Parts: sequence; structure tokens; C-alpha cells
Amino acid sequence: MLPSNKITLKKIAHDLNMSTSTISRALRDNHEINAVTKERILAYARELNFRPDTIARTLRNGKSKTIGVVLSTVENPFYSQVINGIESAAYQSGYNVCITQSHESYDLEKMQVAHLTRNSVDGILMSLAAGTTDTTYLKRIKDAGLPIVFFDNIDQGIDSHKVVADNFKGAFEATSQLLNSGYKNVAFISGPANNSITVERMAGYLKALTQNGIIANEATIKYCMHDGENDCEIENAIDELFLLDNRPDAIFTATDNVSTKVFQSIRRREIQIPDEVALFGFTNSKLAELTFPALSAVHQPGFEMGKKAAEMLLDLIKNNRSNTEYQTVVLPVQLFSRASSGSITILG
Amino acid sequence: MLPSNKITLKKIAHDLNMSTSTISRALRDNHEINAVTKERILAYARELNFRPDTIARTLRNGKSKTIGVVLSTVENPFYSQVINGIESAAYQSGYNVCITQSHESYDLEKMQVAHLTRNSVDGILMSLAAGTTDTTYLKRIKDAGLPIVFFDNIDQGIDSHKVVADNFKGAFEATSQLLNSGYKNVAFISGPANNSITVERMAGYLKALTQNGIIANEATIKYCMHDGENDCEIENAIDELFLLDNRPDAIFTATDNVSTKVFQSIRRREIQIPDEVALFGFTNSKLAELTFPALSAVHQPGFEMGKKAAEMLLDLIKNNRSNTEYQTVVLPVQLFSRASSGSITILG
DNA sequence: GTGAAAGCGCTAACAC
DNA sequence: GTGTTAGCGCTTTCAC
Repeated sequence: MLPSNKITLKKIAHDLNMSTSTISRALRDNHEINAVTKERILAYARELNFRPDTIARTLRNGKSKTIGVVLSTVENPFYSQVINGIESAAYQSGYNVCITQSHESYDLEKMQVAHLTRNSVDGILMSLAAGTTDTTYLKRIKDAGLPIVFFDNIDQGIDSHKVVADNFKGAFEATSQLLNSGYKNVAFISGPANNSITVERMAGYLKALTQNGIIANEATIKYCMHDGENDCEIENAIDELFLLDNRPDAIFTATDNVSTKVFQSIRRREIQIPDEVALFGFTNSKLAELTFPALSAVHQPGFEMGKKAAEMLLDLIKNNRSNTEYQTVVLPVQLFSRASSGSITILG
Repeated sequence: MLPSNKITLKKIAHDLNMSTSTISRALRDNHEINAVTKERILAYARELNFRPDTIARTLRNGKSKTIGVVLSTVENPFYSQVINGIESAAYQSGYNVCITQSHESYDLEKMQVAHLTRNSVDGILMSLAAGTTDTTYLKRIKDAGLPIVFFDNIDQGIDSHKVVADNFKGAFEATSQLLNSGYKNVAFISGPANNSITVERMAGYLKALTQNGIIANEATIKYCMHDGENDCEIENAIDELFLLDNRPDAIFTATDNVSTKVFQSIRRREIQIPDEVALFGFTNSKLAELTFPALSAVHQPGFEMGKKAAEMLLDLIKNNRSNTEYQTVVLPVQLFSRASSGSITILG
């Protein structure tokens, strides 16, 4: 017997007086092997609790059975729900998941993608960082043959599978509800101007205004280039809105992070919600219904988005499709109208 | 020139008419190499945008420069903060981070650890799943030479570095505040009975009772074996508490998940907080101050815990210490006394 | 049905 | 200072 500190095919082969290729065949359910031999090998491998080395296998096969995920931050409850969806689909297919964060930074995002590719992931799921405008580096990687599926904050320039929420409808309905409740001057605070998410939600917002015979006012539209993570983005936006002659009586906040931050800030300023200003946002936080006042929000199907995106990626990986018709899946959102937008709170 | 679809040392060596070892040396800043040759190689490598294959390097070196993390779920804000701390320390040392979730299940946890070891991580950071009681499998892995640092929910049985919050003090102070506010009958709801976290927080709770001349009542102590994630754990616990002859007038909830869930349930039942029952919990959610009523809570230093644990792990990895004196670091917690425990809410 | 041998991309003795 | 060689653990021709 060879020393037992590291169990390898070689050791098993030596102990059993066979060749490594036979052992390899037995363990991978290869058909060209004697049933008795196979049983003997499997029994011994089980006894030693042998687990084939993934790294060696990856190097040899060129496939790691791992998919990489790049998103802004797991601290955002929406994304942590997405992760659970991704895992559920991946594990079912015997794939591993490696989660990385871009913290809304282009440089970090690029670094994470580089890490993932160098670690031979079989495909990448990603939601772009707020700070990302140039995606040529992704296009290059995709063209080199690595499947990429985009979700949430997607890139319009790259042709690939995409999964998004119905951002337009969510924003349209939320804004419409504010207007229907009697608010006249609905402001808009969102993430970066160029993001797909912002663009779509903005369109929904504008449509609702138009449909109510309101002409959009540039001054009541605010963007946060760092999705509200930068020092004074939120504070400045609110300050500016409240200094307007025609001060807004409602705000539609278009991202999860911006929604919580704006809510926090307004509460800190001891401005009455919804009497002085009504709020309707986007959030997946389970605490939204427990805040004071309960926060009206558009809820995105996080789990489903992750699951669907992972399924599409796995399909690309397994079937090695290069010239597929790529599709964009749009998932429905749910509206929760609560006290912060002037509605009556109904818990549960 | 060799075909350019895959850039390897071999290709560079061929193109430059050198040996792969020379290329390897140049790229790894080896000293035994001619400065001019080195520059030529680096220039060409840069031109091709060459990135050495991590998998091959890992197989060869036996080190992946990656640390694995196992925790219950990133959906818990405390853990997502821990992750950010881990990343900050790891990136600084040029290490990658691979995050996995156990969802409080022993089997999943074991599977994740197996995945990580087979993928040759250089060390593991872990907080035990609620469902884990037998840690012999971890002991085996650690004894085989893989460094493991425990954080948050730790294992008393394995000798290794550990990082925890001051659970005893947090629980003691929280319970004391409830008692000082005039509540007479403070109940306790926590995660699984055997968890290190529960044990310590329970001890703090009991100490506070004793110090106030109160004898603990078994009937007002509830455990949730799945940390509140299982169907009716929370509902049953609350039902039982409220059916007692001597109904509690306050509840100390001892984990992040249990705290939010209990709060949610009490609000749904339309029981007045704190008038009918006061609440004091453990949570890292940033929305705690915005709930109604604002939720009194013990806040753990998530970022610091992750950072410290990662630093200790990296120290074990880099210095290859096998016979170190292992230490347990206890980090201070912060108390936020708010309206749910009968205090006045102060925002900000 | 089984074994021998080559090689995935890289590093590290060891020669020269 | 540079090249040759072996080998990390695995899979896969290709013989037999």
C-alpha cells in the first residue's frame, strides 16, 4: 500500500494491482469495464472515502462544472434571493456556484470576471455594476466561447440570453398608483442614468406621467451614480428636490438601495410620510411591510430570476450552443401598496 | 506563431524561441533571470494579454490562493456584512474568496465543505449550520492539514482559531434593559439549544434574571431547531408563550432571523409593542431603526468579524503554522435600545 | 476488458 | 542565466 495521506487514482491502482485507467473507468461509470472489477474498485474507493480531485479533472477536461456569478453585493436582499435561485438550479445539475461581488465598481467587476475565467468557470451569470459603461471586455470573453447570461442590470450591446424583471410595468404601476392617490408632483430618484434598469423604470415613470396629462420636469428627476452608496448622493438629491419652488409631494425611488436610503433619510429629517411626502419604491426586503410607515414597493421575483438565468446558462453550457437564438425573459413584478404611498397598511 | 486561441507559457516560449521555464521565471519575478530577457517576455505577455491558468498552477503548487467560506445564508444581513469583511482581508493578500451556503443543514454543510476541499481551497472559514451537532468530519479535515477558522456559531470541540461576538454580554445587557424598564416576565426565544450562540446568549439572559432576583421559568424559554426557518417554529413558540397563565410581558429574541420573524408575527397578530409585549433582539438589519415600533437590538460587528477571521486564517495559511497556540477573539457588540423595548426612539 | 503512454498548463529540481 | 525533464492527478487514445 502506498502512503495514505493522499488518496489518488494511482494509489488505488497500486493497492489493487491495476492500472489507473481502469480505476478511472470504474469511477466514471464507463461501460467498457468488467462488472466484477468495477465493483471491487468501487468498494475499495468507498472504503478509503476517495474523492477525485476537481482541479486535476478540470485541467484535464477543460471544464470545471462551476458557474461564476458577478453581482453588486449580496447585502442587497434582492441579490441574495437571486443567489438562492441560482444555487437551486445549479445543484440540481451537479454544478457548483462561485459568488463574487463588484460593489458597483467597474474595476472590481473586471477583476472578478478575470478571476472567474482564470479559474475555468464553465459560464458566467452577471448583473452589471452601476459603474460599468464599457462592456467590450465581456464581449471578447463571450466571443472566445465562454457563455454569459445577463440578469437584472443587463447590457444592451451584447447579444446573449437575458433575464430581467418587468421594470417598465413596475415603475408605471407604482407611479400610476401615486398619481391615482392624488399626488400631483411625483419625483424620481434612481441609480445611474445609463443603467438598463434605470432606463426602463424611467420609461415606465414617464409613461404614467404622460398618461395622466403631466409633463415631466427635469428638476424632479435625480440619478445616483453609485446607486446611493456614495456619501451624499441621496442627501443631495433630497435636498435639491425639497428646495424646488414646486416641491414634490411624492417620490418614486427606482432601486432597492435607493429606496431604503431615501426612506431612511426622510425619516431622519422627521418629514411626515405620506402627509408631507409619499414614497413608493423598489425593494425585496422582507422588513418593508414592518417599517413605519409601511413601505410601498415593487417586489421583483429574485429567486425565479436566479433560477431562470442559471437554467439558461446551463443549457448553453451543456448543449454547447454557439449559434442559438438568444432570448430575453421578462418576469412579472408584484406591487405592494402600503401606507407610505397613502394607502392603508394591510399586514400579511 | 502557434495558434492564438489559447495563450499558454508554451506558446509564448515558442514565439520567443525560449523555454517555458524562462517564461515562467520572468512572469513570477524570479531573480535568476536576465533583466533584458525578462522585459522582452513581459512586454510580449502584456501584448497578448496573457493570464496564467490558475487551475494548472493550483494543481502544480498544491495551493489555490482561494479561501472557502461556509455560512448559513447570505440573506442574513449579518452574514453579508461578514462576507465584506472577509473579502477586504483576502483581496489585500491576493486571495480569492469562494462563498457557499449551508442553509442551516448539516448535510448541505458537509457537501459544501467537500466541494471546497476537492477544489483545493487553502483554508476554510466557517460558521456552523444550526443543524450540525457532529463535527468529526471537520476535525478530520483540520487534522489532515487544512486550516479552519470558526466564526459566529463555533464548535467547542475543535481546537482552532475562533472569532465571536460578545454574545454573553449582548444578551445580558439586552435582558437587563428590559428588566430595568419595568418588565417582569421576560421570555427567551432562540435558535437550536445546542448552538454555541444560543448557549452563550442564554447564559447572559439567565445571569440578568438572577441578578434581578428572578428565577428562570422553563416554560418561557423556547428554542427553534431551524432558527425560525421551519414552518411553524416561531408561531408555535409565540402561541405557547401567550397561553401561559403568567404571560410574558417581554421577549428577548436571541438570533437575527428569530428576531425579525418574531417581530413580524407579533405585528401580524396586532399585538401592541411594547404595551402588550416588549421586544429586544439580535439583528444587523439596517431597517431595524425604521420599523414600527423601532426594533431594539444587539448589533454584532459583522464586517470586523469577517475581517479578523480571514486575517487569522491567512496567517495560518501563509506561515503554515501547525502547532500554534489557537486563540478565541471576542468582539464587542453594540446595543440599540429603541421603542420596541419601551425606550424612546431616537433616529440617527 | 485492461494497460501503457501522452498530455492538460504550470513549476522546480537539476544540468550546463 | 537558460534549457531539459519530470510530474501535480486525472482522462483518453491506442495497443493488445
